[in-house]
Amino acid sequence: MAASKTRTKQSSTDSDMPDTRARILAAALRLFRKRGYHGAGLNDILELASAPKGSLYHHFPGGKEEIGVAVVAEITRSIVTLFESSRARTTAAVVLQAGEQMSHTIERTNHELCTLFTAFLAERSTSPKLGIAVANAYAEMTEALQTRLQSDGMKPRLAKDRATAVVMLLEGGAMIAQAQQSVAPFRLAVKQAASLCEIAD
Amino acid sequence: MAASKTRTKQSSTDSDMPDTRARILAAALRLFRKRGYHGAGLNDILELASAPKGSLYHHFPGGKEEIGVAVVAEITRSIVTLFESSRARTTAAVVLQAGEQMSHTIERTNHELCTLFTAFLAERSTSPKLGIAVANAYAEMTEALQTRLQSDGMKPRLAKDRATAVVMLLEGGAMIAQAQQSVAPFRLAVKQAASLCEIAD
DNA sequence: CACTAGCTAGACCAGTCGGTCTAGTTGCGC
DNA sequence: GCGCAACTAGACCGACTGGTCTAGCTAGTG
Repeated sequence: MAASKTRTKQSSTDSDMPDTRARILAAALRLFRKRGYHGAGLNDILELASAPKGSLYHHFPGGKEEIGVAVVAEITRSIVTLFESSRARTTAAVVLQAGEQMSHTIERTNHELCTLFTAFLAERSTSPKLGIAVANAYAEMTEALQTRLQSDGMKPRLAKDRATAVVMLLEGGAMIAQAQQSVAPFRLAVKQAASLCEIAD
Repeated sequence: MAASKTRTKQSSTDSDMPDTRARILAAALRLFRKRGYHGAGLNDILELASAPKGSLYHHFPGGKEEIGVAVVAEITRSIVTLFESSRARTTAAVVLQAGEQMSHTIERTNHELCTLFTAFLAERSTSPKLGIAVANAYAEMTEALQTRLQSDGMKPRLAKDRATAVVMLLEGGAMIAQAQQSVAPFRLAVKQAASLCEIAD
């Protein structure tokens, strides 16, 4: 329908209709998080995106796997950005701020899109690429946090452990939040994670 | 592993061949954890269990969903038992001890069977029963820990929060361990979880 | 205008899915 | 022995899966 990837070529009436590729990606993101990688069929994704199969395989020649990798990369990027672009002074404050944003997302989506990468982890055995994408995702998030913690003055070794723990808490928190259909557990995870970033010894 | 549900009925030669029902359950447990709920097909499970489809639907009339619920219940029970039967004095020690056991399981299974309930969580939208089973699983684990923490003298409110955080860390830790194919992150999670059980203020 | 990429469109396909059903087989109570 | 219930066995099924392929539309260029 509408368009523009690098260059615009949108007609004058596409106001609420982004790029087909983007629409497919958004639909996949939504459904993968809601029903898992296997649980979300290509047809479901296509329907939600209002796109035909031809477009999907034009934009993602690698098929479902490529879409999965792209989705993981997008989630990762958005979270890492959240960590890195924050203007808060301490890492603890950064985590609180980012956590707040995530909490809103969770609420906005009726607690459906909570778990982050778990949906893809199970594919590790059948799709190495997806497995690598998830491993990278965790690594990037941890690294971003570790860097901030170190610039707070924390020793590298400790910073890495704390950063890892923060990621675990957020992931686990998102999971329990989804299971219980409530943001409360996630907010608790954020609080715990933030306090891990404060106390430094 | 062994057999017999209510009454035994084993022939004299089934030494290494438990009850069909148990075999199916064990196979399902293994494959669900490795490939996720959708990723593991009934045929795969049946093949691993060396059982025909008739047996499966005889023992689990509810089909795949019933097997899923049973698997979740079994995992839950084994973990809660780990928490409750420990003779360690403090909850921190209990967590360390249970964590050690889990670490061994992770190593023994080539980091394949790590994530605990995530595989089933995605089914919440299509199968209420599985969703409830997972929610119960988290609730039971948390409750068991909370009880122990309170008997350590911790205030109920705080105990509940700490217990929840411990579960989150373990779940998140298991996930990252699977992603990275290493027990190290899980052991870190256990350490953090244990220290959450100590400091009481 | 014609020509060509880029993209849309969806019919189509082989394979697999979870699930059903009928036909044995087995072992215990009588 | 017979009879019956518990269980095993696997052929079979419709629905649906991810993926392929050809045809057509559309915009930009000469």
